[in-house]
Amino acid sequence: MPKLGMEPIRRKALVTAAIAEIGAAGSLDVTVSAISKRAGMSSALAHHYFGNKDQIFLAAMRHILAGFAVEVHSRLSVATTARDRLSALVEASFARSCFDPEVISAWLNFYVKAHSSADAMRLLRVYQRRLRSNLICALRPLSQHPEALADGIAAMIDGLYIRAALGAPISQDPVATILAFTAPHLKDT
Amino acid sequence: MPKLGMEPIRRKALVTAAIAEIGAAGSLDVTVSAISKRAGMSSALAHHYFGNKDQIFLAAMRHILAGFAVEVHSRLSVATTARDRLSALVEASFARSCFDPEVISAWLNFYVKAHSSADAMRLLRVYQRRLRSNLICALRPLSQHPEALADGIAAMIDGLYIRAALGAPISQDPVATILAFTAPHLKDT
DNA sequence: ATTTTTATTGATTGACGAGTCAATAAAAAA
DNA sequence: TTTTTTATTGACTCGTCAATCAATAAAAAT
Repeated sequence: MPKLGMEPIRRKALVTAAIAEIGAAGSLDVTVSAISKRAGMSSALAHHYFGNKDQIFLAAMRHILAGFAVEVHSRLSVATTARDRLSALVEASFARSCFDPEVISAWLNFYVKAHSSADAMRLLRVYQRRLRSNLICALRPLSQHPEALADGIAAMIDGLYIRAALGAPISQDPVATILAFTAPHLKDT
Repeated sequence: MPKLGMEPIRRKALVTAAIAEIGAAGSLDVTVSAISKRAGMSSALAHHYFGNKDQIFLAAMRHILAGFAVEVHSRLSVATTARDRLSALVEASFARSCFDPEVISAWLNFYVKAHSSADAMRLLRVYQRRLRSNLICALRPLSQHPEALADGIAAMIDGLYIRAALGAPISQDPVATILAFTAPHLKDT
């Protein structure tokens, strides 16, 4: 009873199932069968559409990265001042869709995966470069050394992500933490 | 030709081999055979001394944590002012022995492992609590809100570790980055 | 109407790897 | 000197899992 045009539906189902499964397991040690089962199909079909497990992971990673990009753009588009743009970037990183426990866990695992997968590394570099250049751009009117500031902020974002991933008790809103740390370094104009 | 008293020697060899192997693979996806081979013994012997793979990982993690503790204490013992103690804590995190690529990679992988292993999580919490309380202690004379500052600094340490783990081009000395970020928040006495 | 294309799965293969075990050997204790 | 304890390994078992494949079925194209 095959309906046509299933490919995009199946792909999306597999991607979200993969993220959920990775989140539940807390690692990439997840079987294609488990992912497929959660997505409501046989593992053979998952292989049919994705070829192999790594491609599923990569697609999941792309999905998360794309979700982040959406959060960034939607906030950036309504920001007027440089300070607004900075806030927008930090807030996007901790937006609900990015800061969901499942997503955080998957994100962290992809970070590690990048160590042993050139494809994953490439994807990550794209994200890193984009975030960095966005930060520098927002910081340029606010600082003499936008690069150094941007690197520190990016590190804090990643660091707070890790803590969240570990379920560490978050003392405060991470956004507030980062902005408070950054504030004294900005020109007061 | 068994010489007696091999146990501690074998254990240490396995632990360092495990860290090396994890560093080389960039993941915990490492076989006991590979670890044992690198350590110069059969996999059966590794099982004999450690019981199972997880215990090897845990021991490796403990080894890294202990190495970090040594760096901390050696620096803390010669620090006189509060500012010195703060620098000591940050510098210890990036000491040669802690900032070795192999160690960074292993460290990051243990971080992820903690997600799915209660034992690993316990170890990590010990480290986190210790670092946090050390930081707060050093910051108390320097700030009204030592907790918030400590959390930010801890996050930056982790974040810069991640970037190092990914081999991201490090623009500056991470220690300098953190201290520069922190400086404006400290009492100027 | 038959052929092709798309969707789908159960069953199978093949590899790999953790953990066990029996066997061997040498030191130490009895 | 016999026995026990410690060290050590090669061979084996058992499970798991990624990936393949043959088979089935329905839509679309011819």
